[in-house]
Amino acid sequence: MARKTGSHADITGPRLRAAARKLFARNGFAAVSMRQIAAEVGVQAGALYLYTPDKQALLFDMMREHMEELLAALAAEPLPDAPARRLEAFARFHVRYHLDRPEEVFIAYMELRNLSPENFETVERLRHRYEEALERILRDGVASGDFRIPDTRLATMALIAMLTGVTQWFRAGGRLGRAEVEDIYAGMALRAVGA
Amino acid sequence: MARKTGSHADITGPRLRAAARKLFARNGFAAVSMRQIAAEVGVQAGALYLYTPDKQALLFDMMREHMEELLAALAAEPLPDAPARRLEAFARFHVRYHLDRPEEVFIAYMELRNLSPENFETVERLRHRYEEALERILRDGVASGDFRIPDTRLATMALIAMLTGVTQWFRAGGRLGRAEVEDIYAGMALRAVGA
DNA sequence: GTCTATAATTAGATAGAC
DNA sequence: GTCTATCTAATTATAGAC
Repeated sequence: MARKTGSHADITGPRLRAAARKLFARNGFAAVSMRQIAAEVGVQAGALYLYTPDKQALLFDMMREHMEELLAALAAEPLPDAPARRLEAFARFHVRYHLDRPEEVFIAYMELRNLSPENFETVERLRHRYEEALERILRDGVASGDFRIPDTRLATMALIAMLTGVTQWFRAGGRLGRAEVEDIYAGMALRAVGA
Repeated sequence: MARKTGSHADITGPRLRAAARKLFARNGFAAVSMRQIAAEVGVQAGALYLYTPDKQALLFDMMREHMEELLAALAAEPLPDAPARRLEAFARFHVRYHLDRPEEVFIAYMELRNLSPENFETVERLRHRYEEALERILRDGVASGDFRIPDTRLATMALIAMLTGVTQWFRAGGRLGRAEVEDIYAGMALRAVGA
Protein backbone atom coordinates (compact mmCIF):
# COMPACT_ATOMS: atom_id res chain seq x y z
CA MET A 1 0.00 0.00 0.00
CA ALA A 2 1.23 3.45 -0.85
CA ARG A 3 2.24 5.59 2.07
CA LYS A 4 2.86 9.30 2.12
CA THR A 5 5.93 8.88 4.28
CA GLY A 6 8.19 5.86 4.47
CA SER A 7 11.68 4.56 3.80
CA HIS A 8 13.71 6.57 1.37
CA ALA A 9 17.27 6.16 2.63
CA ASP A 10 18.46 5.26 -0.81
CA ILE A 11 17.11 8.32 -2.54
CA THR A 12 16.95 10.97 0.18
CA GLY A 13 20.72 10.85 0.72
CA PRO A 14 21.59 11.70 -2.89
CA ARG A 15 18.77 14.20 -3.04
CA LEU A 16 20.15 15.92 0.03
CA ARG A 17 23.57 16.23 -1.54
CA ALA A 18 22.07 17.53 -4.77
CA ALA A 19 19.96 20.10 -2.96
CA ALA A 20 22.89 21.25 -0.84
CA ARG A 21 25.10 21.54 -3.92
CA LYS A 22 22.52 23.58 -5.75
CA LEU A 23 21.84 25.95 -2.86
CA PHE A 24 25.45 26.33 -1.75
CA ALA A 25 26.45 27.16 -5.32
CA ARG A 26 23.66 29.66 -5.74
CA ASN A 27 23.61 31.41 -2.36
CA GLY A 28 26.79 30.42 -0.58
CA PHE A 29 27.32 27.98 2.27
CA ALA A 30 26.95 30.47 5.10
CA ALA A 31 23.80 32.00 3.66
CA VAL A 32 21.96 28.70 3.27
CA SER A 33 20.08 27.22 6.21
CA MET A 34 19.39 23.58 6.91
CA ARG A 35 15.71 24.43 6.69
CA GLN A 36 16.15 25.74 3.14
CA ILE A 37 17.93 22.56 2.17
CA ALA A 38 15.21 20.47 3.77
CA ALA A 39 12.54 22.38 1.88
CA GLU A 40 14.41 21.77 -1.39
CA VAL A 41 14.62 18.05 -0.61
CA GLY A 42 10.99 17.97 0.47
CA VAL A 43 11.52 16.81 4.05
CA GLN A 44 11.63 18.46 7.46
CA ALA A 45 14.87 19.94 8.76
CA GLY A 46 15.28 17.31 11.44
CA ALA A 47 15.25 14.52 8.87
CA LEU A 48 18.49 15.78 7.28
CA TYR A 49 20.46 14.66 10.28
CA LEU A 50 19.77 11.05 9.35
CA TYR A 51 22.02 11.57 6.33
CA THR A 52 24.70 13.97 7.53
CA PRO A 53 26.19 14.55 10.98
CA ASP A 54 26.09 18.32 10.46
CA LYS A 55 26.20 21.14 7.96
CA GLN A 56 30.00 21.28 7.90
CA ALA A 57 30.23 17.62 6.87
CA LEU A 58 27.83 18.34 4.04
CA LEU A 59 30.23 20.96 2.67
CA PHE A 60 33.40 19.02 3.35
CA ASP A 61 32.21 15.75 1.78
CA MET A 62 31.08 17.67 -1.27
CA MET A 63 34.42 19.43 -1.71
CA ARG A 64 36.59 16.42 -0.96
CA GLU A 65 34.63 14.25 -3.37
CA HIS A 66 34.85 16.90 -6.05
CA MET A 67 38.62 17.19 -5.73
CA GLU A 68 39.09 13.42 -5.64
CA GLU A 69 36.95 12.96 -8.73
CA LEU A 70 38.85 15.75 -10.47
CA LEU A 71 42.17 14.08 -9.73
CA ALA A 72 40.82 10.68 -10.77
CA ALA A 73 39.48 12.11 -14.02
CA LEU A 74 42.81 13.76 -14.75
CA ALA A 75 44.66 10.52 -14.04
CA ALA A 76 42.32 8.72 -16.43
CA GLU A 77 42.82 11.32 -19.17
CA PRO A 78 45.22 10.27 -21.91
CA LEU A 79 47.96 12.93 -22.00
CA PRO A 80 50.45 13.01 -24.89
CA ASP A 81 54.16 13.13 -24.05
CA ALA A 82 55.20 16.23 -25.96
CA PRO A 83 54.94 19.21 -23.57
CA ALA A 84 52.91 21.42 -25.88
CA ARG A 85 50.45 18.66 -26.73
CA ARG A 86 50.35 17.67 -23.09
CA LEU A 87 49.53 21.22 -21.99
CA GLU A 88 46.88 21.47 -24.67
CA ALA A 89 45.28 18.24 -23.45
CA PHE A 90 45.38 19.46 -19.87
CA ALA A 91 43.75 22.77 -20.79
CA ARG A 92 41.03 21.03 -22.77
CA PHE A 93 40.42 18.59 -19.94
CA HIS A 94 40.24 21.39 -17.39
CA VAL A 95 37.78 23.48 -19.37
CA ARG A 96 35.62 20.49 -20.25
CA TYR A 97 35.55 19.11 -16.72
CA HIS A 98 34.77 22.49 -15.19
CA LEU A 99 32.00 23.22 -17.67
CA ASP A 100 30.47 19.85 -16.84
CA ARG A 101 30.32 20.59 -13.10
CA PRO A 102 29.80 24.32 -12.64
CA GLU A 103 28.24 23.96 -9.19
CA GLU A 104 30.95 21.76 -7.70
CA VAL A 105 33.66 23.99 -9.14
CA PHE A 106 32.08 27.15 -7.86
CA ILE A 107 31.72 25.72 -4.38
CA ALA A 108 35.20 24.20 -4.41
CA TYR A 109 36.89 27.53 -4.75
CA MET A 110 34.40 29.88 -3.14
CA GLU A 111 33.77 28.00 0.09
CA LEU A 112 37.29 27.12 1.16
CA ARG A 113 37.15 29.57 4.03
CA ASN A 114 33.99 27.99 5.40
CA LEU A 115 35.76 24.70 6.00
CA SER A 116 36.97 23.87 9.48
CA PRO A 117 40.77 24.10 9.77
CA GLU A 118 41.26 20.33 9.54
CA ASN A 119 38.90 19.98 6.60
CA PHE A 120 40.56 22.93 4.89
CA GLU A 121 43.94 21.23 5.15
CA THR A 122 42.61 18.08 3.54
CA VAL A 123 41.00 19.91 0.63
CA GLU A 124 44.05 22.13 0.16
CA ARG A 125 46.30 19.10 -0.14
CA LEU A 126 44.08 17.71 -2.89
CA ARG A 127 43.99 21.04 -4.65
CA HIS A 128 47.74 21.28 -4.48
CA ARG A 129 48.13 17.87 -6.08
CA TYR A 130 46.08 19.09 -9.02
CA GLU A 131 48.11 22.26 -9.37
CA GLU A 132 51.29 20.20 -9.27
CA ALA A 133 50.11 18.12 -12.20
CA LEU A 134 50.03 21.26 -14.31
CA GLU A 135 53.25 22.62 -12.86
CA ARG A 136 55.04 19.41 -13.82
CA ILE A 137 53.91 19.84 -17.42
CA LEU A 138 55.23 23.39 -17.43
CA ARG A 139 58.56 22.40 -15.88
CA ASP A 140 59.02 19.67 -18.48
CA GLY A 141 58.20 22.13 -21.23
CA VAL A 142 60.71 24.64 -19.92
CA ALA A 143 63.38 21.96 -19.61
CA SER A 144 62.78 20.80 -23.18
CA GLY A 145 62.79 24.36 -24.49
CA ASP A 146 59.18 24.17 -25.65
CA PHE A 147 57.92 26.80 -23.22
CA ARG A 148 59.35 30.16 -22.32
CA ILE A 149 58.12 31.27 -18.91
CA PRO A 150 60.11 33.02 -16.21
CA ASP A 151 58.42 31.17 -13.33
CA THR A 152 56.60 27.87 -13.49
CA ARG A 153 54.72 28.33 -10.23
CA LEU A 154 53.34 31.72 -11.27
CA ALA A 155 52.46 30.39 -14.71
CA THR A 156 50.65 27.46 -13.09
CA MET A 157 48.50 29.76 -11.00
CA ALA A 158 47.91 32.11 -13.94
CA LEU A 159 46.79 29.33 -16.27
CA ILE A 160 44.51 27.67 -13.73
CA ALA A 161 42.88 31.00 -12.92
CA MET A 162 42.42 31.77 -16.61
CA LEU A 163 40.93 28.36 -17.44
CA THR A 164 38.72 28.14 -14.36
CA GLY A 165 37.33 31.56 -15.18
CA VAL A 166 35.30 29.98 -17.97
CA THR A 167 32.67 28.99 -15.42
CA GLN A 168 32.09 32.64 -14.56
CA TRP A 169 30.64 33.63 -17.90
CA PHE A 170 29.91 30.56 -20.02
CA ARG A 171 26.23 29.78 -20.52
CA ALA A 172 24.99 26.80 -22.50
CA GLY A 173 23.11 27.92 -25.59
CA GLY A 174 25.06 31.16 -25.73
CA ARG A 175 27.03 32.66 -28.56
CA LEU A 176 29.93 30.20 -28.25
CA GLY A 177 29.69 26.42 -28.07
CA ARG A 178 31.65 24.23 -25.68
CA ALA A 179 33.99 22.88 -28.34
CA GLU A 180 34.80 26.39 -29.56
CA VAL A 181 35.43 27.60 -26.03
CA GLU A 182 37.69 24.64 -25.35
CA ASP A 183 39.66 25.37 -28.53
CA ILE A 184 40.15 29.02 -27.76
CA TYR A 185 41.22 28.52 -24.14
CA ALA A 186 43.66 25.79 -25.14
CA GLY A 187 45.15 28.09 -27.75
CA MET A 188 45.49 30.98 -25.33
CA ALA A 189 47.12 28.73 -22.73
CA LEU A 190 49.67 27.51 -25.24
CA ARG A 191 50.51 30.99 -26.47
CA ALA A 192 50.68 32.35 -22.89
CA VAL A 193 53.60 30.03 -22.12
CA GLY A 194 55.31 30.79 -25.40
CA ALA A 195 54.64 27.41 -27.03
CA MET B 1 38.45 66.35 30.44
CA ALA B 2 39.01 62.87 29.09
CA ARG B 3 35.97 60.66 28.85
CA LYS B 4 35.82 56.95 28.29
CA THR B 5 32.95 57.35 25.90
CA GLY B 6 32.15 60.32 23.75
CA SER B 7 31.90 61.68 20.24
CA HIS B 8 33.77 59.73 17.62
CA ALA B 9 31.64 60.16 14.51
CA ASP B 10 34.63 61.17 12.46
CA ILE B 11 36.71 58.13 13.26
CA THR B 12 34.18 55.42 14.06
CA GLY B 13 32.68 55.58 10.56
CA PRO B 14 35.96 54.82 8.78
CA ARG B 15 36.89 52.30 11.42
CA LEU B 16 33.61 50.51 10.85
CA ARG B 17 34.24 50.28 7.13
CA ALA B 18 37.78 49.03 7.70
CA ALA B 19 36.62 46.40 10.17
CA ALA B 20 33.84 45.23 7.88
CA ARG B 21 36.25 45.05 4.95
CA LYS B 22 38.73 43.00 6.92
CA LEU B 23 36.15 40.56 8.29
CA PHE B 24 34.14 40.20 5.07
CA ALA B 25 37.34 39.46 3.18
CA ARG B 26 38.52 36.93 5.73
CA ASN B 27 35.31 35.11 6.63
CA GLY B 28 32.73 36.08 4.04
CA PHE B 29 29.82 38.48 4.31
CA ALA B 30 27.21 35.92 5.35
CA ALA B 31 29.46 34.38 7.99
CA VAL B 32 30.27 37.67 9.71
CA SER B 33 27.90 39.08 12.33
CA MET B 34 27.34 42.69 13.22
CA ARG B 35 28.57 41.79 16.71
CA GLN B 36 31.89 40.59 15.33
CA ILE B 37 32.28 43.82 13.41
CA ALA B 38 31.38 45.83 16.50
CA ALA B 39 33.94 43.94 18.55
CA GLU B 40 36.59 44.65 15.91
CA VAL B 41 35.71 48.36 15.98
CA GLY B 42 35.60 48.37 19.76
CA VAL B 43 31.97 49.45 20.20
CA GLN B 44 28.69 47.71 20.92
CA ALA B 45 26.64 46.24 18.10
CA GLY B 46 23.87 48.79 18.45
CA ALA B 47 26.31 51.65 17.87
CA LEU B 48 27.04 50.47 14.33
CA TYR B 49 23.59 51.53 13.21
CA LEU B 50 24.59 55.15 13.70
CA TYR B 51 26.94 54.73 10.73
CA THR B 52 25.14 52.35 8.42
CA PRO B 53 21.44 51.68 7.86
CA ASP B 54 22.05 47.93 7.78
CA LYS B 55 24.49 45.16 6.97
CA GLN B 56 23.56 45.08 3.29
CA ALA B 57 24.42 48.75 2.85
CA LEU B 58 27.80 48.08 4.42
CA LEU B 59 28.55 45.53 1.72
CA PHE B 60 27.02 47.48 -1.14
CA ASP B 61 28.78 50.77 -0.35
CA MET B 62 32.06 48.91 -0.08
CA MET B 63 31.66 47.21 -3.44
CA ARG B 64 30.33 50.21 -5.30
CA GLU B 65 33.11 52.42 -3.99
CA HIS B 66 35.69 49.83 -4.93
CA MET B 67 34.41 49.58 -8.48
CA GLU B 68 34.15 53.34 -8.85
CA GLU B 69 37.68 53.85 -7.57
CA LEU B 70 38.93 51.12 -9.89
CA LEU B 71 37.30 52.83 -12.87
CA ALA B 72 38.62 56.23 -11.79
CA ALA B 73 42.13 54.87 -11.36
CA LEU B 74 42.01 53.26 -14.79
CA ALA B 75 40.80 56.51 -16.32
CA ALA B 76 43.69 58.31 -14.65
CA GLU B 77 46.24 55.79 -15.88
CA PRO B 78 48.27 56.92 -18.88
CA LEU B 79 47.69 54.30 -21.58
CA PRO B 80 49.84 54.32 -24.73
CA ASP B 81 48.10 54.23 -28.11
CA ALA B 82 49.72 51.19 -29.66
CA PRO B 83 47.52 48.17 -28.86
CA ALA B 84 50.32 45.96 -27.54
CA ARG B 85 51.72 48.71 -25.32
CA ARG B 86 48.21 49.61 -24.27
CA LEU B 87 47.39 46.04 -23.26
CA GLU B 88 50.67 45.80 -21.40
CA ALA B 89 49.87 48.98 -19.48
CA PHE B 90 46.40 47.68 -18.67
CA ALA B 91 47.75 44.38 -17.40
CA ARG B 92 50.33 46.11 -15.25
CA PHE B 93 47.73 48.49 -13.89
CA HIS B 94 45.34 45.64 -13.11
CA VAL B 95 47.93 43.55 -11.27
CA ARG B 96 49.29 46.54 -9.37
CA TYR B 97 45.88 47.84 -8.37
CA HIS B 98 44.65 44.43 -7.29
CA LEU B 99 47.76 43.70 -5.26
CA ASP B 100 47.31 47.04 -3.52
CA ARG B 101 43.74 46.21 -2.44
CA PRO B 102 43.51 42.47 -1.87
CA GLU B 103 40.58 42.74 0.51
CA GLU B 104 38.39 44.95 -1.68
CA VAL B 105 39.11 42.78 -4.70
CA PHE B 106 38.34 39.59 -2.89
CA ILE B 107 35.04 40.94 -1.63
CA ALA B 108 34.15 42.49 -4.97
CA TYR B 109 34.07 39.21 -6.75
CA MET B 110 33.22 36.78 -3.96
CA GLU B 111 30.23 38.56 -2.50
CA LEU B 112 28.26 39.47 -5.60
CA ARG B 113 25.57 36.97 -4.75
CA ASN B 114 25.05 38.47 -1.33
CA LEU B 115 23.96 41.77 -2.82
CA SER B 116 20.27 42.53 -3.08
CA PRO B 117 19.01 42.34 -6.68
CA GLU B 118 19.03 46.12 -7.16
CA ASN B 119 22.48 46.51 -5.62
CA PHE B 120 23.76 43.63 -7.72
CA GLU B 121 22.61 45.36 -10.88
CA THR B 122 24.44 48.53 -9.96
CA VAL B 123 27.70 46.75 -9.21
CA GLU B 124 27.41 44.58 -12.30
CA ARG B 125 27.06 47.63 -14.49
CA LEU B 126 30.27 49.06 -13.04
CA ARG B 127 32.06 45.77 -13.46
CA HIS B 128 30.92 45.59 -17.05
CA ARG B 129 32.32 49.03 -17.78
CA TYR B 130 35.71 47.86 -16.56
CA GLU B 131 35.60 44.71 -18.68
CA GLU B 132 34.64 46.81 -21.68
CA ALA B 133 37.73 48.94 -21.26
CA LEU B 134 39.85 45.85 -21.76
CA GLU B 135 37.65 44.50 -24.54
CA ARG B 136 38.07 47.76 -26.46
CA ILE B 137 41.84 47.39 -26.30
CA LEU B 138 41.56 43.85 -27.63
CA ARG B 139 39.20 44.86 -30.43
CA ASP B 140 41.55 47.64 -31.49
CA GLY B 141 44.47 45.23 -31.46
CA VAL B 142 42.60 42.72 -33.58
CA ALA B 143 41.58 45.43 -36.04
CA SER B 144 45.16 46.66 -36.35
CA GLY B 145 46.47 43.13 -36.76
CA ASP B 146 48.52 43.29 -33.57
CA PHE B 147 46.53 40.60 -31.77
CA ARG B 148 45.35 37.25 -33.00
CA ILE B 149 42.38 36.06 -30.95
CA PRO B 150 39.28 34.27 -32.21
CA ASP B 151 36.89 36.03 -29.82
CA THR B 152 37.48 39.32 -28.03
CA ARG B 153 34.81 38.77 -25.39
CA LEU B 154 36.22 35.39 -24.40
CA ALA B 155 39.75 36.77 -24.40
CA THR B 156 38.62 39.64 -22.18
CA MET B 157 37.18 37.28 -19.60
CA ALA B 158 40.20 34.97 -19.82
CA LEU B 159 42.70 37.79 -19.30
CA ILE B 160 40.81 39.34 -16.41
CA ALA B 161 40.49 35.98 -14.69
CA MET B 162 44.19 35.28 -15.21
CA LEU B 163 45.31 38.67 -13.93
CA THR B 164 42.91 38.81 -10.99
CA GLY B 165 44.11 35.38 -9.91
CA VAL B 166 47.32 36.99 -8.64
CA THR B 167 45.51 37.89 -5.43
CA GLN B 168 44.87 34.21 -4.72
CA TRP B 169 48.49 33.25 -4.22
CA PHE B 170 50.68 36.37 -3.97
CA ARG B 171 52.11 37.10 -0.54
CA ALA B 172 54.29 40.10 0.21
CA GLY B 173 57.77 39.02 1.22
CA GLY B 174 57.45 35.80 -0.75
CA ARG B 175 59.69 34.38 -3.42
CA LEU B 176 58.62 36.88 -6.07
CA GLY B 177 58.45 40.67 -5.74
CA ARG B 178 55.61 42.83 -6.98
CA ALA B 179 57.57 44.26 -9.91
CA GLU B 180 58.57 40.78 -11.06
CA VAL B 181 55.02 39.53 -10.78
CA GLU B 182 53.75 42.50 -12.74
CA ASP B 183 56.34 41.86 -15.47
CA ILE B 184 55.50 38.20 -15.82
CA TYR B 185 51.74 38.65 -15.92
CA ALA B 186 52.01 41.43 -18.48
CA GLY B 187 54.21 39.20 -20.62
CA MET B 188 51.81 36.27 -20.38
CA ALA B 189 48.86 38.50 -21.25
CA LEU B 190 50.60 39.81 -24.35
CA ARG B 191 51.62 36.36 -25.53
CA ALA B 192 48.15 34.95 -24.80
CA VAL B 193 46.62 37.30 -27.38
CA GLY B 194 49.37 36.62 -29.89
CA ALA B 195 51.07 40.02 -29.59
C1' DG C 1 27.65 58.89 20.62
C1' DT C 2 27.67 54.86 23.13
C1' DC C 3 25.66 52.09 26.30
C1' DT C 4 22.38 48.30 28.15
C1' DA C 5 18.44 45.83 27.37
C1' DT C 6 15.49 43.71 24.49
C1' DA C 7 12.39 42.61 20.61
C1' DA C 8 11.61 39.52 16.89
C1' DT C 9 13.48 36.12 14.13
C1' DT C 10 16.28 32.52 12.81
C1' DA C 11 20.00 29.36 13.22
C1' DG C 12 21.86 24.34 13.97
C1' DA C 13 20.78 20.43 16.17
C1' DT C 14 18.08 16.94 19.15
C1' DA C 15 14.05 14.14 21.36
C1' DG C 16 10.43 11.40 21.05
C1' DA C 17 5.90 10.24 18.78
C1' DC C 18 4.32 7.51 14.99
C1' DG D 1 12.47 7.26 8.13
C1' DT D 2 9.96 11.25 8.76
C1' DC D 3 7.29 13.92 11.55
C1' DT D 4 6.27 17.70 15.18
C1' DA D 5 7.97 20.07 18.86
C1' DT D 6 11.57 22.01 21.13
C1' DC D 7 16.23 23.42 22.99
C1' DT D 8 19.92 26.56 23.00
C1' DA D 9 22.22 30.00 20.99
C1' DA D 10 22.84 33.42 17.73
C1' DT D 11 21.13 36.75 14.47
C1' DT D 12 19.69 41.77 12.84
C1' DA D 13 17.88 45.67 14.41
C1' DT D 14 15.60 48.97 17.67
C1' DA D 15 14.40 51.66 22.11
C1' DG D 16 15.59 54.34 25.64
C1' DA D 17 18.91 55.50 29.50
C1' DC D 18 22.92 58.30 30.19
